[in-house]
Amino acid sequence: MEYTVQKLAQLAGVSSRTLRYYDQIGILTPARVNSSGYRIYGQKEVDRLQQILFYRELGIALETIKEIMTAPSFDAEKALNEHREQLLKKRKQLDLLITNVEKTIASAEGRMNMSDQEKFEGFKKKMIDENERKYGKEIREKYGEDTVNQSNAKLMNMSQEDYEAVTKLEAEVREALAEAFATGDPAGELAQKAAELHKRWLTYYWTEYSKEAHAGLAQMYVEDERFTAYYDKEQPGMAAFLRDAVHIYTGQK
Amino acid sequence: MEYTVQKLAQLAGVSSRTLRYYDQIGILTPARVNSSGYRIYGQKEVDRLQQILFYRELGIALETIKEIMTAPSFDAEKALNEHREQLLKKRKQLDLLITNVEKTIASAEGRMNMSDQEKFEGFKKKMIDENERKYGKEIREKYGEDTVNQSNAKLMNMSQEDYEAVTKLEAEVREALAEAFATGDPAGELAQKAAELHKRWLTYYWTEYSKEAHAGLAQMYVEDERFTAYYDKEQPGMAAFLRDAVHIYTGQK
DNA sequence: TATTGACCTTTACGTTACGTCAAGGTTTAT
DNA sequence: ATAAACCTTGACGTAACGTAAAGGTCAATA
Repeated sequence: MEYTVQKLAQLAGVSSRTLRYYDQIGILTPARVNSSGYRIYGQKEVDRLQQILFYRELGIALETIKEIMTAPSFDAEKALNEHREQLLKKRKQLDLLITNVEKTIASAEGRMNMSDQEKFEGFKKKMIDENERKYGKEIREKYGEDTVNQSNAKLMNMSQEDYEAVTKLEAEVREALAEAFATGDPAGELAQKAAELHKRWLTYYWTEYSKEAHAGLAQMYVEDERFTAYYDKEQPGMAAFLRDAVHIYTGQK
Repeated sequence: MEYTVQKLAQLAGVSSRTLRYYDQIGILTPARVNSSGYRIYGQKEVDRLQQILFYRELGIALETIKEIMTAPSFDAEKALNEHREQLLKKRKQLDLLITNVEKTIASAEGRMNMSDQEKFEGFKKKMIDENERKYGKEIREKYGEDTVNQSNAKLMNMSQEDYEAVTKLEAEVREALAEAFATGDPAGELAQKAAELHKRWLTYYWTEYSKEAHAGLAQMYVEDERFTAYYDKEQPGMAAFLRDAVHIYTGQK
């Protein structure tokens, strides 16, 4: 079956302008152009457009889609399976939002209380996801190996006094964190105090402190299972809670 | 709890630029501005931002959101219930897309066949939904009452001959439609023939024919249950099928 | 106390993915 | 043959920010 711009647009539920734009940026060129300059699309283009729309639905920029699809390693079938997974993820996220709105209704009716944190559950998830994809590896490379090594180096040179102080601080962090965790609010006073203690503890290990690095490390606590295991030992979710508290404390994205 | 731009942005998962922009367009102004010009947000603003994000999630333009929320008739609780419904709709639509991708995988593996129509199931739905919200009423007003009245007037003046011809055409339309419906492809030859017959039948009733009006009427077949009942009598889904066929035939959105 | 670094401000230009004319050629139907 | 409904290529407009520049503010540190 062959389609003109408008027919294909109608079929796919997009505008003809969109198809012309896609031709312009070279992401979807017609099978051929007839003698009077009309764009004619064939079966291959129909399938390609479908693929493009799947990617678009997931919020991926057209430029990126183009790169993905023109890469020699592109595997259409594999892509479809990824689409499926991403769509399922998206549905989970939507479910979070629905839970959120239901909680908000209940809270408006006075049937329950909601922290400010909870009010944005489901919105945020998306951003964190993107951040993880974008920066996850980078953060690890930047703040992971390097600072861990530095930490060790510094630890070697610590005096007995320092060592005792740092051990005591560590206990205080854990204690404050457990107390804060019970409140459930990483923006609360207790959690912010825990974040501050965590910072003071950190400065014993780091040669220099920056909010950015602090936030990066907190993110790593959730991403790297060795850290997660350490913090979640007593209470599952503690690592994530600490990360949230630190991110608010540092005000860092 | 009071928040500076960055803190609120962090809380809600948006950028500080976004908050400044929202202030600029007057959709979310801070509770107050401190002595050095810093924006300070309070509880009311947190809740308002949450509402805005719900609307935004549903793809509504900020300008429209602003109009909705500043209208004197705005009822926050009612809005939340609508959000819930819209989000549930969105989930249904997502399920359609997931079904689509699964079908596509199956078809790529040769386990089943898919029509071009089916390949865009779930993408299109969104547009139709928007069209309905935007133009549904307008179409009904434009092509509904008016053309129905005109039709009646013309019918009154029909000759016996014309009447017989139109009755025969009506039977042909139904026959062609039933045949086409069995193929399941509204873009196919049979369906397009049915659409053409439908047009010829229409011209007996209408003083003037236009593709736009034809497409509008077809849309009404699905929206107005009196029409839907008539066409779906023999086969449920027939009205929608006819609409699709006519929309492709007329190439109209 | 001075400095530094992370905040905050406004101004302003850039970007993405199209929507929307405008001006003109082509195809189809009456 | 004339009109209606296609198609084409510009080209400018728009929404919702991102991003960079230039400069004040504030808390912590040397």
